[in-house]
Amino acid sequence: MAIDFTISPGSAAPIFKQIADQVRLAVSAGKMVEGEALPSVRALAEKLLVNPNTVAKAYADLAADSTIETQAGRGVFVGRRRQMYTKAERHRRLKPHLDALVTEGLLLGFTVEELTAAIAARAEQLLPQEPK
Amino acid sequence: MAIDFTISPGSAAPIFKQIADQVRLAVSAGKMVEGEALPSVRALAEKLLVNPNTVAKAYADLAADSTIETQAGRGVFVGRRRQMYTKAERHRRLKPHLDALVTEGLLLGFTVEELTAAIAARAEQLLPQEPK
Amino acid sequence: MAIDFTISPGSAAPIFKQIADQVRLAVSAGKMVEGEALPSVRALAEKLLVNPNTVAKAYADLAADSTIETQAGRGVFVGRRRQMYTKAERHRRLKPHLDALVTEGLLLGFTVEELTAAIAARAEQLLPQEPK
Amino acid sequence: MAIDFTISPGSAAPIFKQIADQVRLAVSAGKMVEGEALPSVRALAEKLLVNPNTVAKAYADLAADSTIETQAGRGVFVGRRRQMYTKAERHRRLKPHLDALVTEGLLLGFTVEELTAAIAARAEQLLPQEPK
DNA sequence: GTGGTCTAGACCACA
DNA sequence: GTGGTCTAGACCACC
Repeated sequence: MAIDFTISPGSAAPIFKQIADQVRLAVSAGKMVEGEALPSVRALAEKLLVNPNTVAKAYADLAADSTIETQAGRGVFVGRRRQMYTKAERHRRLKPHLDALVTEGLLLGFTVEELTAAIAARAEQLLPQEPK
Repeated sequence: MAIDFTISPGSAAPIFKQIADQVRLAVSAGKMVEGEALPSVRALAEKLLVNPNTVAKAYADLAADSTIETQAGRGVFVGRRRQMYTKAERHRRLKPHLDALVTEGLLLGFTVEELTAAIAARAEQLLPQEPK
Repeated sequence: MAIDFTISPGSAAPIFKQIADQVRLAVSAGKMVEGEALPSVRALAEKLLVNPNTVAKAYADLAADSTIETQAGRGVFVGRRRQMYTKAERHRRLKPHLDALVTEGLLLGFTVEELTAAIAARAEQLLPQEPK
Repeated sequence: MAIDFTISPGSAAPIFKQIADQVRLAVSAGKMVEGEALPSVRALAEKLLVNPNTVAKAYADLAADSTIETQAGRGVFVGRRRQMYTKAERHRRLKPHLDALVTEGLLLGFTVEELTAAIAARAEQLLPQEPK
């Protein structure tokens, strides 16, 4: 299934990260599977009305953590999902997001229980079919 | 009660935001009350070994949402007004962090249970004494 | 110890990779240690007579695998060396270099013994003081 | 003896080079001898499921260093000349791959013994019967 | 057609 | 001052 890419130019997140995160979301949710093709750099740039370099940067970001694989002259494809990091590294990579959610959540007045419930709810929403 | 400010220069969050959020959290947790004085810009800058401009920016950020009030020549004090967000607004502000944590966590191979446990553990660190 | 950066514009390897690999070589050999500062993007670009974006790309490449850590507004520093990849992933990352060396080596007429000897010799040269 | 060509589209090496190197290795290993015929461009392209232009480029690459000779209208044959490099030249060409493997290997945490063992194992795969 | 590299130059956030 | 982002446009290798 193809992604319906959208960007919000006024957002705090940079455009290339918005694009990359939409791909990560789709892969994480199982909407895109291994080997599936992504739109070409130029095609996506044209659709989103951004510079091709910006899309290329998003794809480079995704290739850096093996979410996708680029084959020069052929295109861009979803990579194989694999456990590539050690346990310590996985926690280290999760921590910034954990910190951001907890500090923002507490500042907004959410309780710990509300936050954990929100996590569980969002995860259920993303993984209704429990992909392996 | 004064805040025991700490910053981590290697963190993803900019230093001025780390400072500002510690004040916001202390105020919303009741550790600091209306009218209480905060350290002066240069005193805090000296303690944290950061540029005074950075502390000034943190205070400006806090003054912008009325968490503190700067009284020229007298100092900086905790303000009266507490911003209240609607339920929808609170969730809208939380969502990007929620999505980032869940998608990144699932891609890293964490289970939903591990994520919720991590949230609870991190929140305990920030709110050790379960304030009301 | 600072690196004496040099680039060869006519080389097959792209400029940003030449820069990044010199840093990797220096870190791998223990010539640069954790926390040590690298030249600023602009300074290095001026020295090498290349576009600052090219140096920035080299630094982004190094930051992607945690060889360095960039702190916006402060500079670029050598990161902590750590075992971040699983055993399978480490082999997967080594394989392209392994394949390139073996195929090129055999095509050039080297024997397997000569290749292994060359590896051992080069490693000795890089690690005379056996850093931990 | 004909070559059993295989390509891996996901590899770092471009496809045309994978094809050319298999021919070079077969010739230098004595599996193919002077005057022996190679498959036609379109036959090989069909077998490997690649674009005929890609095979043509591989053959052009091989013809450029006289590994093969294309006789218009008759076909493609293993050439007479063998390029000989001086000792210095052979080492000069090997060095970049040697450096890449050693620095990357050491950064990934491999020992020198592991690297030499990996070299030997990989070479065995490419040269199973230890040709003279 | 595809992606990859590089330059030039602008603007922004952070310290 | 620092690094980060984005645009515009060029050139190249590969398929």
